[in-house]
Amino acid sequence: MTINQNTFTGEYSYSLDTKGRANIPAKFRGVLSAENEQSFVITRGMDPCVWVYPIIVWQSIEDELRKLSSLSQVNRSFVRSTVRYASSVQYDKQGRIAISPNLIEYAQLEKEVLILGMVNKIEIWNPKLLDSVDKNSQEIDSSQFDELANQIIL
Amino acid sequence: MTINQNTFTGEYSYSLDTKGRANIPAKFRGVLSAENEQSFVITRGMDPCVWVYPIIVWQSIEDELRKLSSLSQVNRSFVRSTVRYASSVQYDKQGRIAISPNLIEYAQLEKEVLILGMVNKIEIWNPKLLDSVDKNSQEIDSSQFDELANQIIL
DNA sequence: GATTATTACCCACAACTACCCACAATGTAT
DNA sequence: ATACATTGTGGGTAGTTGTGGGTAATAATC
Repeated sequence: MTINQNTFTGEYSYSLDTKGRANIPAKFRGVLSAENEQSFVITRGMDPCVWVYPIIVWQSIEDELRKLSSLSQVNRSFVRSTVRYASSVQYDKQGRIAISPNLIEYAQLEKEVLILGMVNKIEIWNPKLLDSVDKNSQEIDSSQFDELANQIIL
Repeated sequence: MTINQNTFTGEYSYSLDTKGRANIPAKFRGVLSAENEQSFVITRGMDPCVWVYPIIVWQSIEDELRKLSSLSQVNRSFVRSTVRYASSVQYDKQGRIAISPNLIEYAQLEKEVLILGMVNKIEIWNPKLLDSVDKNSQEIDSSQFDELANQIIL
């Protein structure tokens, strides 16, 4: 199947084991291009969740960051906050990645986690948090939300 | 080629087997262009039904989503809701696709299902639900049709 | 340097999925 | 009317996937 590479969709209800490992859904591993060498960059999400990027995709983000001028205070702290918690991981023979205690705490992950495809990246959530956060942001900006839907959904 | 490719019309009353598989009508498979490689993307519809897109069509939606910056909260929430329940499936040698329990529950599908051509996508319905939802649309008043008239010519 | 903690690598297994074969019903051609 | 191909439906099997845990290598601490 020649689906878009490095593109993730769908929701998976998986579990975090006692060692803090989470499985990457087989479908996600399948579309990860070979040049990534089974590796991702994981970091804090802007929402209370963990973001998981294919390294290739992450590198292009780094390139963008490089272009931002360090003259601006906002730019400096933005660069700092995006890069600060990022580290690369390779999944093991069973297809799992280890999530650092730091990130587990930030996303308040417990045994049951929700893994979401987000097109160019993957999100790992505590299901309870996702419910409240997502419902909230849809309601606050419902007009912008509808506008996007009109433009994009076929 | 006599008919537009990737264009679906007509209605079919098929059945969901015990494994949650539904047949894609032969006519639909016939007009699915080769580049799709017998694959669709299935997801939640806006109505309580399942939407089935040819992969090619879905990819154009993905491409639009990819352009949205994750710095904006509405964007994140929109991408999440659009992609969350979407997954790609290839039909088997008998022409069937597997529908996930998640989607079956959402569309309240039972053994007997209605498969509808919807021009650029396919809908799968519980016949009972379609009746009640469509009854409401019969009551669309003429002003709403006037608005539509600006967008489409029949 | 010895001991403990942490990480990476490997094996095991149950549950699930994809793949294949079979068959009846329907449609088509001879 | 008969033979043949196609289509929709059911089910069995082998391989894959998610999950738990064990062991060796590495790092950290005293």
